[in-house]
Amino acid sequence: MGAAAYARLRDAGLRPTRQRLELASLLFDGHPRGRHVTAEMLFAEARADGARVSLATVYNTLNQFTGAGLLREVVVEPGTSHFDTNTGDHHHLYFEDSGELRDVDADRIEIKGLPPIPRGAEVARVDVIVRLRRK
Amino acid sequence: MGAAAYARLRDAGLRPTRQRLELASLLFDGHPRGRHVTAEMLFAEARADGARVSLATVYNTLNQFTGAGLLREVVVEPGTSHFDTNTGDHHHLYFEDSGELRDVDADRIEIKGLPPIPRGAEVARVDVIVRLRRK
DNA sequence: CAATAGTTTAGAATAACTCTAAACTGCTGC
DNA sequence: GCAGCAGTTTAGAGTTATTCTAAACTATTG
Ligand SMILES: [Mn+2]
Ligand SMILES: [Mn+2]
Ligand SMILES: [Zn+2]
Ligand SMILES: [Zn+2]
Repeated sequence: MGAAAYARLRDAGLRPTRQRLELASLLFDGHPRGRHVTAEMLFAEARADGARVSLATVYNTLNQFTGAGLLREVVVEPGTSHFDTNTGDHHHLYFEDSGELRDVDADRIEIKGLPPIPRGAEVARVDVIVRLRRK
Repeated sequence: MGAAAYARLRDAGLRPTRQRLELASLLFDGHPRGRHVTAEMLFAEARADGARVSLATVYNTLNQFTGAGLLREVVVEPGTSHFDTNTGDHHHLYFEDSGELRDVDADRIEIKGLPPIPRGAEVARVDVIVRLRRK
């Protein structure tokens, strides 16, 4: 069950501890389409799953995974970070009412007319967020 | 000096108090190109200007101005909201190192390939954020 | 299996706000 | 002009998301 998680941590150079394995498993196993979670969401899920993990470790782990390129952080609202298991180039639909994030593949999208990048700077990433509300 | 600020508050249906006039003045007067401020930034600026305002009022005022359409809120990093005096349709360049936000006019930009809007939802706004780092 | 570097964790600390309730002030009407 | 009141301000307490601390634990290596 945790074989994929184990390999993932190894490849990322992260020591495969019980907590990291559990969290990686929850995040990645059986979720081919990618997930978007907050620290609290993942913490609740881990607890519900019977895992013994602290909230501090969930935060630490999410940040470490992000640093290692296993996750990416998406900021759509003040006050809470969302972590995204889809690290490929993509954008988001954000449902303001429910807080749901849905992926939009980047190569279906074309952005024209972006200004020239200032000298000495480079593009780290381009985020497109389509904010939706109930009609 | 505060005539423009006075009219602006009046038109927005906000009672022109000393604090609101001062903050509106700092935000809008002599800044035709628009500004991006955090609550702490505006608070410091007001204090430096000799204004007697509390931080709570700065927050209240920024939220009220936003509600009234005089400002808009931009979220680029977890933990802090930026308020934007440019309420027109536009996007942003975000310098990750310095935290600076720079406007990108929306009608210079064209976004193609956005997915269909789900039934029952409507687009509240589309945010494009080009994140830049030092090369 | 010992040694140790890396990890986890409870609880304290911080940062960015928001709330409360009391004091104050911009309008309105007289 | 001023009373009266709704709307506003504010100090300080409270909240929430997140990070820090430093002590206890564990994966890895020899
Ligand atoms: Mn972070
Ligand atoms: Mn707000
Ligand atoms: Zn995503
Ligand atoms: Zn702007």
